[in-house]
Amino acid sequence: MLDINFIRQNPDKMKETCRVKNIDLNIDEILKLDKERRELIKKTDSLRAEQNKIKKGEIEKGRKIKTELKPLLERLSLVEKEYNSLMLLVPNIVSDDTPVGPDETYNKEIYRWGEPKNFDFKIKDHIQLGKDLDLIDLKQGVKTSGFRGYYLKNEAALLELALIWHVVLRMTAKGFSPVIPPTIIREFALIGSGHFPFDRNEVYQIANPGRLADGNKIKEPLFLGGTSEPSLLAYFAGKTLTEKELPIKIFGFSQCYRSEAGSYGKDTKGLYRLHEFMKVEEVILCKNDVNESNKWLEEMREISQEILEELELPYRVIQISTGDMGAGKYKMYDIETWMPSRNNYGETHSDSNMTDWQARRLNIKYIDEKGEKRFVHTLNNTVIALPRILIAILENYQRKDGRIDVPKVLQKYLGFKIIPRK
RNA sequence: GGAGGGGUGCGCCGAAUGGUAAGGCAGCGGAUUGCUAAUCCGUAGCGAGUAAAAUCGCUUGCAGGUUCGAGUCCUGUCCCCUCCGCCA
Repeated sequence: MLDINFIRQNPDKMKETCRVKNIDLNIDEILKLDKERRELIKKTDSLRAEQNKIKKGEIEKGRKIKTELKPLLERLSLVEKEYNSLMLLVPNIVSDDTPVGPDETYNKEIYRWGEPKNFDFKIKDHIQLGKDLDLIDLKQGVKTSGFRGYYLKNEAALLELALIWHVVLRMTAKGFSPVIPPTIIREFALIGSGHFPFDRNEVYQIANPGRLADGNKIKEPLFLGGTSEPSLLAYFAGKTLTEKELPIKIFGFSQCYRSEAGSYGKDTKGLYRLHEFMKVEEVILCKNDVNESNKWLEEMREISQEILEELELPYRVIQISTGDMGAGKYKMYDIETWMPSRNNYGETHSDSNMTDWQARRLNIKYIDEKGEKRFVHTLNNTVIALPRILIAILENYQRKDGRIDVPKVLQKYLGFKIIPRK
């Protein structure tokens, strides 16, 4: 969400933003509705003012005002409904240094670390390794859970837990507060984060709506979060913080659920694209100052890079182009980690500055030093996404003898250095 | 899951025969006095409006209905509490 005043004052900039972000939205229609809305408010407010002056017993006078007021209020409610739903689609503006282009081919690689290993034997992918070493059971996973179901077993399960515990300790040491947030969430949290209305199909809805005697469904639907971000942000919804409390640095650990409705036939094998997985996600709330939020964007990116470097996994950093970033994003990086079986880098991290776009939706404010209320800036970044990072570890650390080395930094949690342990 | 009670100005408490949301506490701002503080004044949010004000409107968990007028009456819904049942 953006300030309507900003849209009014910068219609051309907004149209251009929609264009470069591939968003089909009629800005003129919003401005038209805004104008009608304000005219109706003026009329209804003055009628209501008259209505409020009515004394006891002046029934006829009241009825006359009501006759005039009712159609205006009905029209206003219609206009506001339409206006509000369009306002939810208004994208955030983008940073000046964001590459402009319609799709991911315009993304820009800005950094690369580590050399993909040259194997002097025929490598296996994580699916084969998982089968051979009894680490991953996809067959039974599908039987139990359906398409994209999986079991992680033995050392793979331990490795996943070790990775989580490792990054939890790292993040805590860096001053982020750990949170285990709810994953069953209400609609407002997903509207607030910006996942709705854009990606509604990708989110699982749960809690069957109840039925009245007449058969109408009425109960409030609930959803399974695809990341802990909406849940972490919603913690602050409707709150007014003080500048002293900022920045707020937290990280959440949760199971994440994705319907992958738009991905049929894509990445159908292995652990790359799943309906449920565990992820550690960091969120920062800071002052309404783009220099400051951009600084945090870089800092979060560096934390992710540091963790990959500790794990000795080659990666590259991509700056995402306008056409490939979500509506709410101001600036965005992805990190891709080397996955030998793909003979390529695969996306493992996503780092975004949302400026005040989410804060407006969720009404998260703070009182600045001058005593004025302002919306915070929000940011989110992947600390580690499981089991995608497991793919990278299993494949990059595989040995000629079919076993797998454990990254040095994780050995202390596991108590063994090679999979299978013996 | 069953029975009952409740939700009042972004914090806590709390009043209002269907007649236009008192009051107190906390916090914040200011004044004054100075001994771990007291006293006094101001201060809800959102929207329309304005150069800024003034001013007007809306908001009693949320959505709708009845009415000239709803915190109050009606319907639905969300949440909290008590008891019973079930339960990791």
